Amino acid sequence: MQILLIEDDAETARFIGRGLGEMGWTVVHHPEAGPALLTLSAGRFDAVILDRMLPGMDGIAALTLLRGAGISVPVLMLTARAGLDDRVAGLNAGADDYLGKPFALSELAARLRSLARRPPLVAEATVIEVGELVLDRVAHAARRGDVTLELSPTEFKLLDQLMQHPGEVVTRTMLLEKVWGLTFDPKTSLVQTHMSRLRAKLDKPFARDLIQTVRGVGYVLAPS
Amino acid sequence: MQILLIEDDAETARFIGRGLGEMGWTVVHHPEAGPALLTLSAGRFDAVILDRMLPGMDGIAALTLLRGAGISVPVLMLTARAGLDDRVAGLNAGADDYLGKPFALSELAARLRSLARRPPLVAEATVIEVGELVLDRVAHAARRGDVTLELSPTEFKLLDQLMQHPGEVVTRTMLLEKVWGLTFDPKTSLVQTHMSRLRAKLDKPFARDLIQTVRGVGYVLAPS
DNA sequence: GCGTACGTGTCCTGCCGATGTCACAGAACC
DNA sequence: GGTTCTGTGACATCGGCAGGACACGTACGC
Repeated sequence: MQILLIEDDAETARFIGRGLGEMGWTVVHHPEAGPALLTLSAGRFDAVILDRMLPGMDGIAALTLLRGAGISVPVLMLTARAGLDDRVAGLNAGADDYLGKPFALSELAARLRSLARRPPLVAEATVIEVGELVLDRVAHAARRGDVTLELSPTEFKLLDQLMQHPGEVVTRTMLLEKVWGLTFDPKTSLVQTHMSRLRAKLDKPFARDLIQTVRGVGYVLAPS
Repeated sequence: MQILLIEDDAETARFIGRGLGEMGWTVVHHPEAGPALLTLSAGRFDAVILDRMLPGMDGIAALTLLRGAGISVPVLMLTARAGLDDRVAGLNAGADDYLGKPFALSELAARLRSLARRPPLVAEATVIEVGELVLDRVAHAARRGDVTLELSPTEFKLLDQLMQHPGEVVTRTMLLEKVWGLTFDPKTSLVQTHMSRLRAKLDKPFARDLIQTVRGVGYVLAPS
C-alpha cells in the first residue's frame, strides 16, 4: 500500500508515518498541499490522508482542486474538529471518510484498508511463495527452504517487491518508488547497498543465487 | 517507444533518460528547443516531453510553433510550476498533458503510454517470436530454440529492432535512431561492430544464419 | 539518563563488462 | 583490377555494480 500523507504537524506526521510503516505500507509525506498535489497520481497511491487545516492551502480547497482535476483516489480527511458541519463540508468536497483527532492508529489503518479496498492481487496476499522462497507479510517472516531469513524492514520490502514479479526485471527506479517512496534519483548507491545486504542473507549461504543483476536495468528474481 | 525529450536541466534529463531507458524505450535528448524541433521533423517519435522553461525559446513558444507547422505528435508539458493558469496556458498552446515537478517516473511513463496510445503492435508486445527466436522484454531474456542468449543491453535492443521487422530490411540509419537515439551518422562502424557481436552469439553457434546483410542498405532478419 | 546494538543511508574503492573507435582484411560490385 | 563497403579483432575508456567502512539516528535494556 502506498499512502500519501498531507499533514503540517510534524508530530502527527511522524506518528502516522511510523505506525503505517510498521505495517509494511509506504508513506510519502508532504507538509504542504501544493507540492503534495503535484506528487499525487491516480495510479500510484492507494489512498490519501489529508489534514483539514493546512498552512497556505486549506485541506478543503486542496480536495476541491483534486476532485476538480478528475482524480479519484480515496481521500481520508483528518481533523481536530469533527463537528457535523465540518464533516459535511469535507464529504461534500469529495472526501471518502473523515476521522477526528485524537484517533487510534488501528482505526486509521482499518479505515484506509477499507477505503483502498481493491480486488485481491498478488500484492495483497499475506503469503507469497516463489520456488523455495516464502514470505509472510503478516508474520513479517521470510524463509528460503527450511532456513529462516532474518531480514531488516527495508530488506523485507525489497524482497517483497522482487517476489511480486518473479522472473521479471524490477527496475531500480521502480524500487526507489515502491520501497523508499522516492520520486527522484538520490544518486547514491542506495539500492545497490540494500540489495547487497539482502543478497548476503538470501544468496550467500546457498549454492544457487536467486537474485540476478540485469546491467543498466535492474534486478530479476529467479522464477519458480 | 521513441521519445523526444526537450529539457535543459541535465539532472532531470538524466533521470528521465535512465528511467525510460530501463523500460526499453529510446530517448532522444535535446537541451534546446530549436535543434529539437528540427530533429522532430526528421525522426518518428511517439511522444514529446517538453520543459516549460527553456533558455532561448520558451516551451510554450516552441509548442505554438510546432502546432503551427501542423505537427500533431502528442506533447507532454513538464513544469516546475503547475498552477491552474500555467496548466491552461499549456493546454491552450496545444499540449496534450501537463505534469508538474517533482513527479514519479511511473506516472510519467503511464501518461506517455496513454498519450502515445497506438493500435497494439508488435512494438508493444512483451514477448516477440520469430521462428525459433524468442525475445521477452519483461524478463529481458532472449532464446534461440532451447539456447538462452546472453546479450548485452545494446545487443538486446538491436535484436529487438530486427525482430520487429522480420523479413524486412532494417536500415543502419533506423538502427542508429532506434537503438542509440542518434539522429546523425557517427561515421564509424558502430552498427557493424555491434551487429558483429550479435552475430557471434546469435548465428555463429548455429548452422543457419538468421541475419543477412543487404549491401548499402542494412540488415534483414530471416522471417519465420 | 546512559550506553549499546541495530538499521539505514552515504561515500569510497576495486573490478569487470559494455561500449565505441580504429585498423586492416576480406567480400562484393563495377 | 580497382574501388567501395563490410566484418572482425584489438584496444582504451567508461560506467555500473558489489561490497566494505563509516556516520548518524533510534530503540532498547540497564
